Amino acid sequence: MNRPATTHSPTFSPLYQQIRALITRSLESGEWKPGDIIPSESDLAERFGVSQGTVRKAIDELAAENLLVRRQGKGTFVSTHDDPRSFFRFLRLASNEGELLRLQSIPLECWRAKAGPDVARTLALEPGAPINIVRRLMRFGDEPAVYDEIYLPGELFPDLSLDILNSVAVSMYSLFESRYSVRIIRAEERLRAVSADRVSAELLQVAEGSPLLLVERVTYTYDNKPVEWRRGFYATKNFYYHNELG
Amino acid sequence: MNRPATTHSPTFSPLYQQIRALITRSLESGEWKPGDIIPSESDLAERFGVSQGTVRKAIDELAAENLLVRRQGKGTFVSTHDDPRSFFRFLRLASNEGELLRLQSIPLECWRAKAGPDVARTLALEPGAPINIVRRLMRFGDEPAVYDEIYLPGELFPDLSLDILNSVAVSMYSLFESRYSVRIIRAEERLRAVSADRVSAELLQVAEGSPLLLVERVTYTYDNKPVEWRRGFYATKNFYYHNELG
DNA sequence: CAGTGGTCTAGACCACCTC
DNA sequence: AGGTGGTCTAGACCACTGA
Repeated sequence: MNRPATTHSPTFSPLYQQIRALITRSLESGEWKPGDIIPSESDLAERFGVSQGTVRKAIDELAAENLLVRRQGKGTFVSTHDDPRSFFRFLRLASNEGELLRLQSIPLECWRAKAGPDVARTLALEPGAPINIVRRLMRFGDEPAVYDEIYLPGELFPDLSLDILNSVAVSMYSLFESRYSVRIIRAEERLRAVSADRVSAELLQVAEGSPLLLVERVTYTYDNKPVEWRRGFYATKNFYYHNELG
Repeated sequence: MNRPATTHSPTFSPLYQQIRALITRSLESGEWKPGDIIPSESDLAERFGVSQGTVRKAIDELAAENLLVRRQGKGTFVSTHDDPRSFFRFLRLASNEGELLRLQSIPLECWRAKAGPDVARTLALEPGAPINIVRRLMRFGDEPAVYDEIYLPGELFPDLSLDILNSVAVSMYSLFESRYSVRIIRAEERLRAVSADRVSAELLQVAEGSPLLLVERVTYTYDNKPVEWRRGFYATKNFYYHNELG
């Protein structure tokens, strides 16, 4: 292990950050897959030639970013979107009464297209590159709640189809990670209020022109690479978008 | 310093959590005020009779929650809402073009009232308890962006008035902390899309009935005590509400 | 220069889990 | 009993700041 440059170096980076980068690389390369246990802290310390405390600090940061999950007495695991706990991290929807909600994803359409200028820019693709477009409805306890239009790079999801989407019990992101080895890390959202057009009004069973919450999301994998652009129309009569400010 | 109960104790709490609680108490009691520097890690270690590393871990957590701010070479400081960096933590608004925005808060009205059932429940007050109601407009670069209706416990803000609100250069929360010793720690928001009523339409210069983003916020101080209920109507034609999912 | 936070180590011990 | 993460310590040294 290279020691950090030690005196007046303009590129000083602490040891634990270097370890952190090495662990991230192993995650990225698939050496450890979602759900897997990774080597113990002392094993990693030996492997990298540093003390256990230094490895610990690197893992601390990766756990804070939800890339890893620690479980005392058991070990440290690569986090996965199969875990229902990690599911509501990316769906900040709750019902007015705070009830537990039975959630249902209903894929409507899935087809192949070429990236227009907007999609190309957002997903960092060449204009005209192949993309997948998915239309989907989400119901919460038999009530339509969200209508999504989803744009995905064709290269990353070569054989995506309605059948495959229908086979998914849990979230789309767990499909991405298990079938396509695309690990969703983080997302940025832009929220606006808009008027329902004819299509979304019909799907969400509201009057045309009634207010909808538009959630535009860009989702990223490692290295801040965008892998999804999503426009979600939320019917917020009986639901709301929940956020915490700290 | 009491050592943590050590064997099979159901109430086990690590030392650094106890230290953290002690530091929090000193913040709460006003021993160290917003903007103040707190004693150095080694001073605190001596004062509490623990090692410097244990104090460090306690401060780590408080810094992660934005209660404290570390500055290498200088010391550790109590965070304050005067700091413009901490300002956009509680205003997740950005413009479509991503420009820097000149921001202006225009208080419209401020009066004293009695808590109705909704306000009383939200702010954990007795129904009929005195409250302050504030109406306010926010402009971003000469364009109206947000109309706020704000409900505050009368007991905490006894002499709040339009004059006092107008004297504030920065955020209301820095007024709360400097004049009323009420420190805003965190907030929960519920977002919905609604139709503009006559009042908000006029203030925000949009057509009556056009979609607005309604942001309902409950703000908390220490011990999860609610101190503010706010309904913000956001005109999202040229702005959006920004959120990061991690 | 002295003082602060930041990094790194080595070692001891504890809490939790599984076998 | 043995392995894992979690806590705590004591000490050394580094990076950054301001006088």
